[in-house]
Amino acid sequence: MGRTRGFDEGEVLRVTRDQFWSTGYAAARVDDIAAATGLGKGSLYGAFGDKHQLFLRTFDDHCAGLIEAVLRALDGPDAGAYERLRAHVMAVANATASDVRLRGCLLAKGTAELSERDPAVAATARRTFAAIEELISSCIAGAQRAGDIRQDADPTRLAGLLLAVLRGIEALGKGGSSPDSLRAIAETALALLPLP
Amino acid sequence: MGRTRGFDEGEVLRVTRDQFWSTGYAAARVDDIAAATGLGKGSLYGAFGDKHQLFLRTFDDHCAGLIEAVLRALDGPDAGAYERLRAHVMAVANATASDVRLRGCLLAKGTAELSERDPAVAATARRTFAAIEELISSCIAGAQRAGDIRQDADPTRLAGLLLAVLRGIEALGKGGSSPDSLRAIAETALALLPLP
DNA sequence: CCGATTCTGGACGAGACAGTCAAGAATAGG
DNA sequence: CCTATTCTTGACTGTCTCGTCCAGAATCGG
Repeated sequence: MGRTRGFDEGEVLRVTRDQFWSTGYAAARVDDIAAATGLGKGSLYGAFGDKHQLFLRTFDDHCAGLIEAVLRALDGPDAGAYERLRAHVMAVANATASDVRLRGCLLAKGTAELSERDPAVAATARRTFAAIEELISSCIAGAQRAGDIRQDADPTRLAGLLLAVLRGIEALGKGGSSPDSLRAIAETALALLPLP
Repeated sequence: MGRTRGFDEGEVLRVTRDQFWSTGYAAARVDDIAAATGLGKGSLYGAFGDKHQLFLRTFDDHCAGLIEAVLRALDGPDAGAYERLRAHVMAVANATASDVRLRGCLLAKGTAELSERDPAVAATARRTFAAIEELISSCIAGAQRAGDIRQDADPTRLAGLLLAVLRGIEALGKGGSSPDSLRAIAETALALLPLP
């Protein structure tokens, strides 16, 4: 019943996300998004609604992907938990350091630009931060069970701190801090974790 | 020789900064800035150049003010250095937590929105981060001389970590994290500093 | 007091942008 | 094959916004 979609929704959303990612929300032009996706504006508006809804959609998808990525990095048996945590923290530092374009993370960029004015963005950001913190916390608890982190430390508090450090590395990276100093921050944070 | 300025440049820049601060660069309208400052657009353009130059001017001034504020908070004799550091970190957490409007810090907001595209913004951000890190480092060194922090710790690395934590608190605050959790992060970071 | 100079205010123009719409293309069901 | 329905395209519209411009006001040196 009717003509079928001529585009892949996921692919369009990925391209759209890259547009918002590189220019921010306000500076992104719907015409550019249409050109980048190869769609006419009518198709975009028909499928996703207006610019704001389109952004929310890409933002939500991106945040969900972030959470999944952290899950893949940190989930697993207690035995390797400490090492996975360590590897993940260093990976974030290295990724931020090698992001030559200073593009940073869409979560940080979108939150900085819109969370004050847009409750939906703030809510998604909050949920995402909470989910990542929870994953870190679980990983720390696993490391504690494996005897790699001191038992009497509070995993929730440590996770909160590590999340803040990760977000801070991200923020400093956008300011152009040197790769070495970003790595040093990650290493210092890990070195301060209370070992048994 | 000629008519004298009818406005105070500093006051106009403060009002202008608040406009950029609450909406971001791209979404701020020159007409709104003119209305908020009470100036005609001719005066604005005559005195400061275009929107971009105006932003750069407010951004630079704001960053200089930030550095001064940190200096006032941390500078002093070795004796109270540790306590000043502690107080400053908690003050940032509390300020972020009580920023109900989620407006966050203009340095973070401006950097997130523009540093990728605008080398001048990136350079100012980089200088500002470096200056604050240096102030923290000096304060830590003072605390070490006073015997409040272990001598064998590297003040530069600790300063980098603390700066990242502060920026991270700022980022999480914009995501709507609870005041308590922000304070907990600050406390946890301070608790992990290597005491003698 | 006068003329040169600088500041002021707001109307104006050019361009950019979000969102709409209508005409045509493709498809599923009958 | 036919028709109802959905999708696609891109030209179009109305609005918004940056930056300019100019006529007039204020000021200073002479």
